[in-house]
Amino acid sequence: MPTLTLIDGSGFIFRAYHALPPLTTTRGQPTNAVYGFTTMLLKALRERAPTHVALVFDAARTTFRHEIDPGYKASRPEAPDDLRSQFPLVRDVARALRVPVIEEPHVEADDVIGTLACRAREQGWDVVVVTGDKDFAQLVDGKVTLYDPMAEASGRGGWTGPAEVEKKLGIKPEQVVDYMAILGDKIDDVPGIPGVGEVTAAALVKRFGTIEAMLARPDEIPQAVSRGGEKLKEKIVAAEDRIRMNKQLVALRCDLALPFAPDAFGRQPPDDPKVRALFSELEFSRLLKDLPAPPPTARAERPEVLRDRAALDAAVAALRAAGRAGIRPILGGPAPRTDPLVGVALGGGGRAYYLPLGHRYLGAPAGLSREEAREGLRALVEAEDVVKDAHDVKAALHAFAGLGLAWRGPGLDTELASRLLLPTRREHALADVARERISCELPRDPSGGDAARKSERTAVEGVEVERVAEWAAPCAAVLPDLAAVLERALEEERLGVLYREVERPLVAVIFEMERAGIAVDRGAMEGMSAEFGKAMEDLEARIHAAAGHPFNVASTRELAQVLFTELELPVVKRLKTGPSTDVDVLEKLAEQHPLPRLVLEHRALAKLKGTYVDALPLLVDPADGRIHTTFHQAGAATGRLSSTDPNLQNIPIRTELSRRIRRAFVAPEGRWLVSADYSQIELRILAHYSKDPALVAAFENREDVHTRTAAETFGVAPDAVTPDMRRIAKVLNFGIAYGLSAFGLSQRLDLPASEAQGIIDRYFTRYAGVRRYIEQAIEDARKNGESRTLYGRVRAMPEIGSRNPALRNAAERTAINTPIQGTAADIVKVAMVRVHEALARERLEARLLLQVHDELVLEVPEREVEPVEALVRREMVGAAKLDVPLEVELGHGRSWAEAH
DNA sequence: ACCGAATCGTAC
DNA sequence: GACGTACGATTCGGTC
Repeated sequence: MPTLTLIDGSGFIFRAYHALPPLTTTRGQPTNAVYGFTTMLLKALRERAPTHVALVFDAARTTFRHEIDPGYKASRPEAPDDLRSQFPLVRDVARALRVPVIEEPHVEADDVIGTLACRAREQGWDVVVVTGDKDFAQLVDGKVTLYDPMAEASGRGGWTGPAEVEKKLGIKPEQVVDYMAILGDKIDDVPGIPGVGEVTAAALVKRFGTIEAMLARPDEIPQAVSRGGEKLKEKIVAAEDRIRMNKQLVALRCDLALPFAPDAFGRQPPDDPKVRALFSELEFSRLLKDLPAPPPTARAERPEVLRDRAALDAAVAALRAAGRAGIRPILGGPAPRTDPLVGVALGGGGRAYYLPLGHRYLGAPAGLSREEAREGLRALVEAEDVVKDAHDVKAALHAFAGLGLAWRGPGLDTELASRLLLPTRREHALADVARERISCELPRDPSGGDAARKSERTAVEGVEVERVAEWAAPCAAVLPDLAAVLERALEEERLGVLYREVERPLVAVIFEMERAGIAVDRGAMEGMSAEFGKAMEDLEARIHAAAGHPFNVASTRELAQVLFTELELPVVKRLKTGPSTDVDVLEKLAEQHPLPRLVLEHRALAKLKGTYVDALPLLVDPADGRIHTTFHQAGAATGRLSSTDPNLQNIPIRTELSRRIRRAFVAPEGRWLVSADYSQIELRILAHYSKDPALVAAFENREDVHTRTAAETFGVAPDAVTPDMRRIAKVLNFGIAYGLSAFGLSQRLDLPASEAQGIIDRYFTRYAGVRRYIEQAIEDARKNGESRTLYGRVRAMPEIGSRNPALRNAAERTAINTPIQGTAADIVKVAMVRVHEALARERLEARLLLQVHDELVLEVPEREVEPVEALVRREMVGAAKLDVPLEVELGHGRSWAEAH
């Protein structure tokens, strides 16, 4: 006969939370409740090895019991934040252990358990109810027993059968409901009768059997007890209605119409890799130790070194036959686009190969020529019919492009997948991902150090070829297994569509952009460098004169010494290590002394010279005179790209001086730069999410959104909006989506805090939909422990339930911003893929060069400027269908500055 | 010489 | 503590 274990999940979460001292991970996530819950769950699953199991959570806010008695559970406080933040983690644990979870709306978990227990019992099953709540004693009989792992752990007996009920309560299980109707239940706000305790209640139930019998023959009440019987009779008669009501409240329902039966809950083995990953994330080191040992990995016994064409062809044939291969290019340095491909690791299906490629390994005999390697690898790398997995497909595209091969075909980018799953984590080295997802310990990098952890791309020249093979080949060999696990994880996290439809197609687009690079006018840069340097020298001399002595203007400490100690200017803002000298501070001090203004000018020049003018020419590729940035496709936690070496997403634009730098980004002869940027994309997304009528109307009517906001906020007609009002509205519009506070607004606008508060209040009165969006975004994040974008991109929000107000507030602002910024990132990514595809489809030579969050920059042959602008507008506008239209501003010019 | 924290400043 | 997401330069104090 099957056995069914029913677990009172909510009950255990609360008990664990209150029973255990505060516990947190090193990152500050509270874990005491989820830890206690997990130990309980593991114990319960071990105890009887049930054939069926279900974990039942309370999902209902109000139930029929509240209709009977509004006071029912009325005094139960809301769960504190540091408990609530653990709810999603508990679900993660259940998911990883593959324990079915039931959360039925409108009914209490207790009744779900009652109903399932009764049904299973009717079918002749044995049932164990895992709970610490004595209410469930009413279910106990020969088939149904209660089990409390926490009681057992503390030495008290954990099992409750009919005999234990009688022993503990002095009554039979079938009398428990009537007993509790008289006794009441403090925890659930079911009132008892004053002066009536366990002994009296048990005596009454023993004599009468039921409350109905007792209330029918009240005169017999005094005979049931030894003393004070008349008083008791009066009290009971007076409380008759209450007692009858109590019986309805405490009786568990066994007759719910549930959309499932006990046999829906067949036990499944835990998802061990997932459990391991989750426990290590939660830092459950003790529980980790008790987990079954990880299965032997797919590590091939001895990697085969491919030393000739025949061996390579045989390996490729074997992998083609296996249908799925892992490929790991081994590079001579950290830059996939330019550093030479020095070897290729291949593997899958228990095989592992290493192909050394024409470089100097220690003692290596001459291997294949690059041409032989290219021709041999073509049947794998360019094959559309072989699934090929790689950790960082874009790097593989660069690496094989350098060899003359175009990577094609299906397969998972395990790094990209891992980043989508854990977008706030910065490092996703293959060794770490493999360890977490498939418990596979990859060999260490042959260079000896932990370079593999850091970049996984390390110089292997001078190392014996066998040692490189021993390290590299297993990395390729695990990829298909890792990919399969990650594909499942993507589906489970509902990220499959985002990955397949947006992120994976984008890899090739970004690869092309990086390969294309952008032309820069080096002469202009060098000219600026000299000019700015001269101006800085000049300013420096004047600053030293104003200070009365020379000092390092670039050193904030020395500057602070001059400003606040020597010149005795007032300290405006303090930092951890001393007074601040940032731009706001210096602006204020400039009112009192000439020196701060000079420092501001010096800093502006130093910034431009140091960060851009001098740095950019160093990154020009001598091969083509162009700068090739690296885009990180999942560089930001919100899904935005980031750009490094150099960062081309923060090239200055605001001041006249800084625009000169954009003028040095140019198109070669016969070509133009086209810039296309989404107009107000984040505000449009806010309009879409919030459905706020005023915000939606502003975009539908193509109004100036800042003017409209000013008119609404200050209660004037749009044509009565002053420049000052519009300026404030602009700050509001930009700040709202970031969780702007009155303090922030007052700082930004240099207004009294009370005035800023008034403005914010008026804004939210006029834009009530926006306020609702903000509240909803926070509430959703709290409930789910995560935020999602319109396309389902997810970001965990562990600190949203923190007790630390600073952490919690910061998390709430993130919860407001992430869906907006992230949805904008999604849309721009879709647009990039569409533009790229449309250009190819229409056989245009124009190519994408840059993405700057809401802007795309293309290089376009002169004759294509018009059609490309039309194409880009069409594809960007059509990238998403929101409740408000998307608009795109276009421009072209010989330089990036002109294109704007 | 190298590393990391702190501060500052650029973009969207 | 106060407006989200990045990257990077410089200084400065620590280590080797």
